[in-house]
Amino acid sequence: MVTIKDVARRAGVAPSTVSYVLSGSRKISEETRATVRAAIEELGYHPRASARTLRRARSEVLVLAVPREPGKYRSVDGRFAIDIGDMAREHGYDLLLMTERDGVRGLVRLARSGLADGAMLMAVRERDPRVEALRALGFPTALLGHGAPDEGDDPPWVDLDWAAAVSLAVRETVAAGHRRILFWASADHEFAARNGFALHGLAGAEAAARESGAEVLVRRSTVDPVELRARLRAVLTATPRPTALLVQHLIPLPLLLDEIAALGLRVPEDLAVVLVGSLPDEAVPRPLPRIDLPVGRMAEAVVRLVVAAIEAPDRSGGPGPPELIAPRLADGPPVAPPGG
Amino acid sequence: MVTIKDVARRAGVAPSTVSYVLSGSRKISEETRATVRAAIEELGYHPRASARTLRRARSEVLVLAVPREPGKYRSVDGRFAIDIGDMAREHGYDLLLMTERDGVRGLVRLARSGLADGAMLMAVRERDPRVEALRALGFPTALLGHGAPDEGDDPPWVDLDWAAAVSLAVRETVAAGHRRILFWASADHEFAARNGFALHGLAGAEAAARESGAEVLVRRSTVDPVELRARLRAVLTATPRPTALLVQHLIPLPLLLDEIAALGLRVPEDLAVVLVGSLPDEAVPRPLPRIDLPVGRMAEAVVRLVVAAIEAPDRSGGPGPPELIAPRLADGPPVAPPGG
DNA sequence: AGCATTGATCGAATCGATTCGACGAAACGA
DNA sequence: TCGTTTCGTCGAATCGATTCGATCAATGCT
Repeated sequence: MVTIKDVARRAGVAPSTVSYVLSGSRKISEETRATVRAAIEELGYHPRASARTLRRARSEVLVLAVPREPGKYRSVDGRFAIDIGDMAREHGYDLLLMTERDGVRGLVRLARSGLADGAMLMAVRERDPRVEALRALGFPTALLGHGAPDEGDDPPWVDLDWAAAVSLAVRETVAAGHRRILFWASADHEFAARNGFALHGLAGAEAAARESGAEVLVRRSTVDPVELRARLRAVLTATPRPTALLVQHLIPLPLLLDEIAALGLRVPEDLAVVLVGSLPDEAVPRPLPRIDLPVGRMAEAVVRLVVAAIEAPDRSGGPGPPELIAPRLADGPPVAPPGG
Repeated sequence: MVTIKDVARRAGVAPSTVSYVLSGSRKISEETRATVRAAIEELGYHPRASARTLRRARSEVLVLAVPREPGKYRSVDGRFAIDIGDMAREHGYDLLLMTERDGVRGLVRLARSGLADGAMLMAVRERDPRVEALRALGFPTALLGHGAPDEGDDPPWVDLDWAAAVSLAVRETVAAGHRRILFWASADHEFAARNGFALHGLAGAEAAARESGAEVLVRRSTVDPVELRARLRAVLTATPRPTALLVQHLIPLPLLLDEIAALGLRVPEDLAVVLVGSLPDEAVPRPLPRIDLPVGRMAEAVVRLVVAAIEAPDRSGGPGPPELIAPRLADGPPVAPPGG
C-alpha cells in the first residue's frame, strides 16, 4: 500500500508538503507541485480514508436508513437510494446503506463509531424513535418524509406535500365532472406504522372532500392480492358506483387495473384512474393522469439538508426549514370526464 | 466524543485493557471485565471506526456497485441491495452503495482509499472493465452475475443459470403441449451493454429450441412503451400465432399483458404466459407460472464470496468456485396447455 | 526458602494523514 | 548593510484504537 511518505520520498519533499499539494491549504511553488503530482500519479496514490477521518473527525460518509417493513418492498425506494447516492457524491460524500431492522441500534452504532457524518431517514413515522435517538446524540440528520408538521425541534426534512397532492388529485377529478370518487389509500401496514405519507395522503383526501363537496370514499390498500381484489370489488359493485379512482398505493396498480377489467369496467370511460406517486413508465400499462412524486428533487434536498447540518453544526436559527414540495400534475393525459 | 481513554480512566485501568476486554484477545479477570463493561455502558462508548481501521488495515465495509444504465431502473436491484445489506451485517460488515456512472473510477477510488475491504458488482458484463480494474489492484471482489463462463481467472461469482432458466421455461411450455413459443428477451440496452443475464437467457432459449424441436421466436424488449407494444403486436398478429409467451424482461409486464388483452387474446387460453425472474407478488395482476430469481440466495452467496476473498487473501486454489444456481419453477399455477 | 512459572495488566510503538509553529532563504525597505 | 517581511518547506504533535513485549504479583515446585 502506497502512503504519503512514499510519495514524499519519491518527490524529494516532506510528507506535509504532499498534504499541502493535495489540500491546497498552503501555498506551494508551481515546480514542487508538479513534482508531487507526478509522484502521486506514478505511484497511484490515494489518501487513506481512515487516517484522514481520524485526524479530521470527518468521514465524508452519509447513511441512508431504508424502510424495513418486513416483507414489504417498494420499488420507488431503490430509486431514492440511487438518486441520493448521486447527490451525495456531488457533495463529496459516499453513501452507506443501513438496512438493519432495528433502525435505532444500527444508526446509533454508525453515529457513535464515526463511520458516518450524518444520517438520512426514509419513511419517517409520527414520533419516529430513530429521530429521537439521533437527536440525543446530536447527530446531523435529515428526513425524507415527515410525521406531524408541528413537532418543534425536529430535524430538517423534505417531503412531497402528500395532503396537497391527494387534494389536487381530488380537485382535478372534481373539475372533470366527477362527484363520487374512490381514494385508494396507502396499505394497512403503512398506516399501522404511522408513516407520514399514508396519514397525510388520507388527510388530504378528507380535506378535499369537505372543500369540494364531492363524495370521497376511502379504502386502504393491502399487500394481500386476494384481499386487495375483494376490497376493490366490494366498492366498485356497490351502487351508486364511483366514477373515478385515485390511487396512492401504486405497487399493486396492475392488479387493481386487472380487477377493474374483470368487473367489466373500462378505463377511463367507466372509471377514470388517477395516480399519486411514481412508477417506471414502462410499468404502467397505459398513460394515466398522475400527480408526480419528484424523487430527484427530494433526493437533492435531503442531501443538501444533511450536509448543511454537518457543515454548520452551530444550528444557528434552529434546524433548516422543512421543505414541503408542492404537488403538480405530471405530463400525461388529463382526467377524463365521467362516462368517458 | 468519548474515547477509549475516557473509559480506561473511568474504570481505573489502562486503555489497552479496555481494548482487550472488547476484543477478547487476551485473558482479563472477570472482575476487571465487569468494571470496564460498566464504564463502557455508562459513557456510551463505541470504538472509533477510523482509528480501528487505520490500525487494523480493515474497514469492515463492503461496496455494492449498482447498475447505472442512464434512465433505466430495475426494481429488483433495490431488493438485491437490501438483502445484500442484511447479509453484510450478518458477517459484521456495513454496505456502501456505489452509484457513480463511471464505475471504474468510483471503485478504484474506494479501493485505494481503503474505505472498503471488498466490492460486489451487479449487472456484470462480458469483459467488464470494472473487473479488470479491481483485479489490477488486487482488491477482493465478487460478482453478481457473470459474463462468459470460461474467463479463467475471473473473481468468484454467483448467478442464476439464466440459460438453464429459460431452457426450463421452454421445456415446461413444450411439455404442456406448445409448439410455437415466443421468448420476450431482455431489453435492447441490456444486450448493448452485453449484460450476462441478457446473453445467457437468449442462449438458453436457442439451445432449448434446438433440443426440443419446438419453434422459439425471439424478440428483444425495450423501455419505450410505444415501440414495445408495436413489437409485441407484430409478432402476435402474424400467422401462425405463438401459443405461449416467455417473459424475461419483467418490468413492462403490465404493459405486455395490456397489449395482449387489447389484441383480444385471453391468458392463458389463447396465450400462455410464463415469467422468468421476480416481481413483487402484488405487482403481478394474476398468478402466472414463473421461474424464480432467488434474490436471497444470491445475496447470501455474493457476500459470502467477497468475505471469503477478504479474509483468506492467499487465494489458495485460485478464486472461489463460481456458483451457478439451478433454476426452479416457483410455486404457482402450472403452464396451461394451448387452447386453454 | 528460593527459583521458576503462570496470569493479569500496563506502557509504548504503530497505523497514515493533517496541521501548526518554526526555520532558512530570498526580497525588500531604511 | 542590517533588520524585517514574505515565501516555501520542514518537523513534530496529533487523532484513537490495537498489539507486542515488559512487568509485577501470585502461585507452584523442589
